[in-house]
Amino acid sequence: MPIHIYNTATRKKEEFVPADPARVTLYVCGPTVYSFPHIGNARPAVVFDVLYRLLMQGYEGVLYVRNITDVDDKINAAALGEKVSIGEISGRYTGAYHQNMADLGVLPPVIEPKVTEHMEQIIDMIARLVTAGNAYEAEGHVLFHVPSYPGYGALSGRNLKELFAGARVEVAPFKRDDRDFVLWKPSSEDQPAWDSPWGAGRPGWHIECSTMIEQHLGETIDIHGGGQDLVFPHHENERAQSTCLHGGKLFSKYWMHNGFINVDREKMSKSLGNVLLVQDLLEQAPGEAIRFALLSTHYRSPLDWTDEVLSQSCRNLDRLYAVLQKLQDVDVSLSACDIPDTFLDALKDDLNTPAAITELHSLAKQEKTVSSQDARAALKRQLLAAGKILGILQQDPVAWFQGAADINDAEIHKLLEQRAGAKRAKDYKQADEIREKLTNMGIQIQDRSDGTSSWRKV
RNA sequence: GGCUAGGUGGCAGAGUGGUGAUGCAGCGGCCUGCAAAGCCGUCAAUACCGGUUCGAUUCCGGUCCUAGCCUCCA
Repeated sequence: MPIHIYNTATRKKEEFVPADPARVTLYVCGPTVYSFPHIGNARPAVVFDVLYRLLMQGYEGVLYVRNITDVDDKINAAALGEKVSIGEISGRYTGAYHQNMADLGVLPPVIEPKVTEHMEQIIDMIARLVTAGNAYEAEGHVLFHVPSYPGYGALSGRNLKELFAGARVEVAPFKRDDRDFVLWKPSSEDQPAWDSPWGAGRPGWHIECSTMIEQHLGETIDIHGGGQDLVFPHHENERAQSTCLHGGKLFSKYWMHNGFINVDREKMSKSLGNVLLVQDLLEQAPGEAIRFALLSTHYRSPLDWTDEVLSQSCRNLDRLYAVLQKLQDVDVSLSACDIPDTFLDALKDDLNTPAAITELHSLAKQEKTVSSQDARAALKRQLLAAGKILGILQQDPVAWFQGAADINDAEIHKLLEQRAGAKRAKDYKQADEIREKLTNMGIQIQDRSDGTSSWRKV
């Protein structure tokens, strides 16, 4: 079964056919590094990470580029506020992003370009747009002239008239058209600046992505991804710039956009004070559970984040890891053909991760009925191979339940032994006291029928 | 106001023109010294109103509701 993906540009599910199967190109808009990553930053990273893993399953070469926007007025504001350089701000939050994404099991992209490393090419691209007649200089700014591109609005489903009528913002007087947007803007003394033919300044937001895509992936790419809010104006503008420069050549074959995350039914925003940082959620639950929660809803649907969603994800993973623990006696080595077709088909259907998770549960259920060692090994291979595509279930089940390198290990075992002794002596009062004590330590005892016990953290 | 997406059991969440998955929670049972875990069983939903159809949750129209974008927010 071929991969089908929903293309924002056509509003339809389409069969995915890459331009070159040996070199599939995927570009996803990465973070602007001006603060710690929140759960909304994590969603596209995780969603497109699964897409990346799925593509690697079917194609030899997948060139995945996710940028870091390290030039932005929000970074400038943060730097001014702290009286440090913009490099210090962007460096700090790039590091936090890398750390958090690793905690969520997100693979690094093949290339992670930064705006500051592409200033020369950005300036060159703007100059080419001016030469081509699609952009003009005005009072130290360079602006893209929207009416110069008749296809403008096609991606986001807006026509030029509507945009004109809908203009509610005060328009800079030097704009030839209300909809024209900035490619380059002049910097004041306290703002970072690069030399350009139009004076010292800095690039606008949209041109950065166009430049990095051209530089690293070429004129036409297979898939362009990002959050739903980026459709307009960011991606519309990228598309206008790149298409104009490349003689009308298709910019991206497919556009994919993930939905937003709400927090307790409300939009997550700084003004509401309900922004959930990834680092704070990691205090609440393992990264794998956060990842699972992000994948438990289809990527295009809005996701309402609550404590309940997170704890249900933990319990789902508990269940799956419990099955893997039962299969611990069989050794397996994985190969791609171990991924069950039903599971793969779910993902190939526009990344239907909830349906894929259902297949995982269905596999887990089979553990109760298979008996031969061969069948158990096959089942374990299927579970692990499928889990790997979703980026879950890859750790040792014991590590999942008990946490890594527990310093209290010796004490726990001592208490367990004392309790076992008390049970043998039928001193249930003492046995229950010890169990109570362990419970208070966050340890849950699981008795086996043979009189021994295991434990897990709760 | 314009554009877009969506409204499925207590919660989460797929799918489908022909008796509505899956997980969590609940309930009953087995197991247990008692629990927990596990196992077996079980309750429970397609916003509303029309239309097309032998048949609609699914397709079409309307109503109501929700979310997003139109403001350099993932």
